[in-house]
Amino acid sequence: MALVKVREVLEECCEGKRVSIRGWVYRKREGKEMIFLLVRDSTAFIQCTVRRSSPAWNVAERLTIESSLTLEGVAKQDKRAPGGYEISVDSISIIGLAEVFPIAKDKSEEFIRDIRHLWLRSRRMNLVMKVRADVLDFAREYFKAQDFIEVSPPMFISAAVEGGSTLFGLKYFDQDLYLTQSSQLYLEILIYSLENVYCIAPSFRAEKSRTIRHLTEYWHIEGEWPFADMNDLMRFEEGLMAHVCQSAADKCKKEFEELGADITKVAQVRAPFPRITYTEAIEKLKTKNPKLTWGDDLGYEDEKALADEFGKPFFVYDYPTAIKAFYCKTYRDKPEVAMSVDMMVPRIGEISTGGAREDDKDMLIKRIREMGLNEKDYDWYLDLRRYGTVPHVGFGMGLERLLTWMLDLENIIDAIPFPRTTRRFYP
RNA sequence: GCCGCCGUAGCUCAGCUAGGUAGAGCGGCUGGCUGUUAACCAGUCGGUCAAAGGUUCAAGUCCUUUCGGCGGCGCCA
Repeated sequence: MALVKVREVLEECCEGKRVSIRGWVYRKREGKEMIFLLVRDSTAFIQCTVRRSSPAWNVAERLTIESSLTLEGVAKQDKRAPGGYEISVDSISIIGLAEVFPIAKDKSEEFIRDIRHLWLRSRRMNLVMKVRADVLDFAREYFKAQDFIEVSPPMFISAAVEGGSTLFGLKYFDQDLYLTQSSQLYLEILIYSLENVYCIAPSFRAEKSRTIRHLTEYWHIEGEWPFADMNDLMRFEEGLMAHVCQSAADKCKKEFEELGADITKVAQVRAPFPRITYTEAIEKLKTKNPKLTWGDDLGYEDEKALADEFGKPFFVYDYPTAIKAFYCKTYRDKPEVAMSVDMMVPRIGEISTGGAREDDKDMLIKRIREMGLNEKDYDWYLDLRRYGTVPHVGFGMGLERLLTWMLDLENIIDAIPFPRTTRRFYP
């Protein structure tokens, strides 16, 4: 007798055959002559029936919701069963008898979040996590196909990437260190050896943002490579996005369907993306937001207005230097404009930021001073410009923001199994 | 950092406007019924009304403070 996954039974692997499955009780309906069990494993749910005459009856009676078990029986098609297939059970062995499970049909957001460790068993979270794993695979596929090498940067860092305000500090033995906000500076080191590099790693931000698109710990897909310009960067990013979206539309159909996500939107993502400059964006937004003038950062409402107009991913590039980080390269003939680009998607806004990095040592020192930073903190970073400097570009994309958009999730916390927000860090 | 909303049974909520005996559904338990589909029917168990203080003859309800949670803005991916 074969030990099979529930999905295999539903896909007609074993019509009329005796099978064994392992899993957990999802629902139980008890009658005088028949007990209906809805059993789940990692792949799917299936209805299992136990008749009073079955030797498994006494064991089935004791079963509680979420008990783990192994059962044996004959798999068969049955129109009355949800899913179209069921198992007529003749043997059950309980592995772990569950106490009364706290999750019932009525559940609030707050309660679900309090018992995250149990809610992760839900079909919904099961599906999202599968798509997440696939999206990571698709992203790696694309990087590899473009001859990028995956590297492993540190999470403990001694100096800030961006301003210091959003860093999480921590005690490192007797010293003060931080958790990284981005692996960018470390990828910049590695391009001098490996050229095209990428990493997929957590980033930490101590922003007290209370929105459906912020996490304090999120997974960052970052790439960095030399001998490239802004056009190369945008072409790479839209290529990555198109590959991930089309692969998902092709290979995650069932998950999208069960999650009620709009797969058409994802299937339609194709390069090239619309590109507008920051200056053009300001022009476009003039009527909707008259207060907005050149030099202001685009607010979420501004980004949303643009995103609604495009209805699909697009780029905004060439931002004012003054609102960008010290490492952004500026145009030599227009120092007030920085070579920076954001990818935006509807509803979420920014899902990626990238740009050309300043490769001239003296310009970089000037920018560090202008931003009120201490150049001593960036000595190793300046070394990169001292020894064989090279024009280079890079970007960082928020994995959970990408998933939130792709799967139409109501809140970014569902794009990661153990979300960390300003108020949540349990379990 | 600024603004708004929420907190009553294990869970979802009503009760608060206009102060007067703590309520319902779900879940649990007991029984009934049923190829059931978030089953159904009857009975039953279940309460620090987030906490503290105040007003009052009387506070779940009105006032103050605190705690916890959610969301919006700003900032960001």
